[in-house]
Amino acid sequence: MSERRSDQVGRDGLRERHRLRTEAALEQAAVRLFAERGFDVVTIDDIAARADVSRRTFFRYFASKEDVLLSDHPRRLAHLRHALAGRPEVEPALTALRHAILSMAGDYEEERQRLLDRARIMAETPSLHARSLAHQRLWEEAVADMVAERMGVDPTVDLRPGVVAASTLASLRVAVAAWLARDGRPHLPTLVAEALDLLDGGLEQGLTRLSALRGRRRQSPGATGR
Amino acid sequence: MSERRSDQVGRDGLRERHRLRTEAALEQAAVRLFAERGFDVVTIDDIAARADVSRRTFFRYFASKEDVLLSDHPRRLAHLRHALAGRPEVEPALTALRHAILSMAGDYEEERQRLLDRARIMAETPSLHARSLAHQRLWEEAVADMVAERMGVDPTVDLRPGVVAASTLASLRVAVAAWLARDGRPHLPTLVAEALDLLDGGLEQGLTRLSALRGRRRQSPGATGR
DNA sequence: TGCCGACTTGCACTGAGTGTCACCCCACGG
DNA sequence: CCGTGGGGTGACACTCAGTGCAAGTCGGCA
Repeated sequence: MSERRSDQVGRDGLRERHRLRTEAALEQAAVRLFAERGFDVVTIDDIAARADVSRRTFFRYFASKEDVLLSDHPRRLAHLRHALAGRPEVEPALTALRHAILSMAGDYEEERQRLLDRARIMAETPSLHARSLAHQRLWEEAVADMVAERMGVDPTVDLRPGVVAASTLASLRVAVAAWLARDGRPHLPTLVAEALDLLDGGLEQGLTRLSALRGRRRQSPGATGR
Repeated sequence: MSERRSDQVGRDGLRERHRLRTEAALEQAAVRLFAERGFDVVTIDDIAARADVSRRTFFRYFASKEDVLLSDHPRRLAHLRHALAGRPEVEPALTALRHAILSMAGDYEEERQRLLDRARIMAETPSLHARSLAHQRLWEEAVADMVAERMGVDPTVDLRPGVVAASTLASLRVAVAAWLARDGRPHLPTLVAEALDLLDGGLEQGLTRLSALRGRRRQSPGATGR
């Protein structure tokens, strides 16, 4: 709902600016309170009060307490779709997907601090993790469909698009988790590329040749470091 | 909580039998009501009433409304751990994992109807899906740790155990979803084996040689190894 | 039989999430 | 410049998930 506002009629009137300001205020209030006191101790009344709106208004902006922290998911999915659709048609599905994923990983780097804050909150809030995973499953469906189209197969019959989408996004998730666990210090696209190399080349290969990963990593500069 | 009861002291007294009967009654009542009316329309009062216990008692058996339908997750994880631990030490991590996963897939076949019912409910209940995914993330951690141990590496440093666990379980999930979407008609272990073949051999290979999957499947017949 | 402890239950309470209605005020047309 | 329609807001009431507590019930065991 909130991200659809941008392409509406009176898109720069006082009303719209006020909307955006309120949304940002709620989000900021929520993040700060969660970080200070913990997700489940903070009530929606607290958040609303801090943002100077009513409790009822909070729910006009966010569907749930969890969604305040996950409001970026639709945006990221849109980016992923766009990036994937933007790849040349002749490009093999896997290559296109890799480029799209790496492009998205670039976004993460730019929001490092915000993501670190959120990760800290999420680490001790199972319900938040659950919702986040549910969002990511939507990505899977979208990616599976797009991969299937590129391959020219029916995703409800052929297992491969689904496996490609699920395992690729799962690897992205692992890479991001590792990145966050190390305070966002390694170069994320490098980590992601490592994970994708492992997948694309075959887990079998990756595990058998123990030096495969590191050998490949050296070719892409500024690796994990530390 | 509920699955720990089984290895307690008075394990076959009247009390314990009554416990199991109540748990089963609650689960059955819940599933039927959910199927009849829909997950979010059914209240816990409804379930408790149908099982002839108080609302308060419901929460002593299940932590949440969602958990009634997901009570098998801990059991499955235990099976997976056990199956994986039971593989010979010298076996490569990936082979051991494959056998463990296929062994678990055998369980699914035996509970076909129950899983189909649940899938139907889950399809229209996002919160349920979310919780289920959260459970599966716990599997990931467990599998990643065990794979890391077999590989003799530190899972917090080396990306590979995490990627192997996440992508393998994601593929399992895709295979199960496809199985359920087709009314549990295909042989599940076969579907799962296909998905794992695709992963292990490399997504690149799998997508390039279009016939690779089917060809390879024929070579590993009863790979289920139960 | 009588005690101990596990299990159950009713009750009260917090907090998430939703529907409704009156009110306010920006946007827009006259 | 003014009236008005409609989007945004707030107050209120309500349902329901989930939890703490204290009293009651009943099986296991001596």
